Amino acid sequence: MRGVFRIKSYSEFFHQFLLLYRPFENHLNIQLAKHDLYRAQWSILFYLYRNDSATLVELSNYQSVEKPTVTRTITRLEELGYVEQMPSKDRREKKMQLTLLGKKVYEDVRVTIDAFEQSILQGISEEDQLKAIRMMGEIRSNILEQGDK
Amino acid sequence: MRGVFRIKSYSEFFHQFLLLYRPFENHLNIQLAKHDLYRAQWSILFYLYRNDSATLVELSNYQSVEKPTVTRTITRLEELGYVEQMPSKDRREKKMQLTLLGKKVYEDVRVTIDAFEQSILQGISEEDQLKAIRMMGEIRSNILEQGDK
DNA sequence: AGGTAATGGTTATCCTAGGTAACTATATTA
DNA sequence: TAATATAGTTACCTAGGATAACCATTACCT
Repeated sequence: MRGVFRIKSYSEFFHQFLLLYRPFENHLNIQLAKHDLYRAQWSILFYLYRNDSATLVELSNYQSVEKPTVTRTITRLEELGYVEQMPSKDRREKKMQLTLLGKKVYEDVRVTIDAFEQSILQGISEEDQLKAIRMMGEIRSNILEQGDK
Repeated sequence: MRGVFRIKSYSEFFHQFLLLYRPFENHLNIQLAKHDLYRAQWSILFYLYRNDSATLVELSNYQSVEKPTVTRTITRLEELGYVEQMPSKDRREKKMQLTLLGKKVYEDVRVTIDAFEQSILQGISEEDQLKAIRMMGEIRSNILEQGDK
């Protein structure tokens, strides 16, 4: 008897994961819409704010997204005046950084997003949050390793 | 000094969450492609296998997706012969269930997905998995409550 | 009971954000 | 120096979301 009717935790894990993703993305986009931004754009602002600069390939690898997708999002952010190209030795690559405006906007939006994220983490202890952060990082590594590329 | 340069755990939490989503979805779709399925279809098979039957509105609420999206996916699954309508008192609603073929396919795919999910959860204890499952459920509730609907 | 509300579903049309294939320009390497 | 690898772009396609407007049926309210 034992085990037969128990729901397997690994399958339940990803079930919950998918079930959380959509409402999270929906509500994140509602917050971002207040600043005329979308998730894909926000992710890049986030990365550039933290890392100061990045090439398109770097962004592509980091976000597990193909280069043309990055090109498009970066083009849009350039049009908005939030990012700009900086000089680089290697003339093939396009090294991007936030403009002053881009930094300002990021910090602005950050306030909105902080409030949102804090509110929906109500009732989850910081210890648990840190544990989950570590887990998600590990799983990501597992996936990236096994898929080779 | 303290706190000023520390990365806030709530913002890191969702950063990792987004960073995990894309590679997970990519690799999930690779597994599903072996059976000519997509994530959206798989999610519905999953729900119907577990709950025996569901109306389109039920699926729509459950997955936090609008009705037309569900209509489209269900139509495709009907064409594939994996789901069928069952009689219902309320003649407005379309109550769906898995066909025999649908059940068979689900169980087949389940084997593939089990292996995949287990492999990428390497190194995460079952206790931690259960903790994360609980957390994700809570966050989801928080989001759904605050957004009213 | 009859008129109005609400609910379940569909159709048409749009958009985000991803993908592939094929290409150019520049660097690297054999 | 020729061949190869890398960074990025362009053109085009797709999954899977969204909205708006609609029809059919049911529930509700005087």
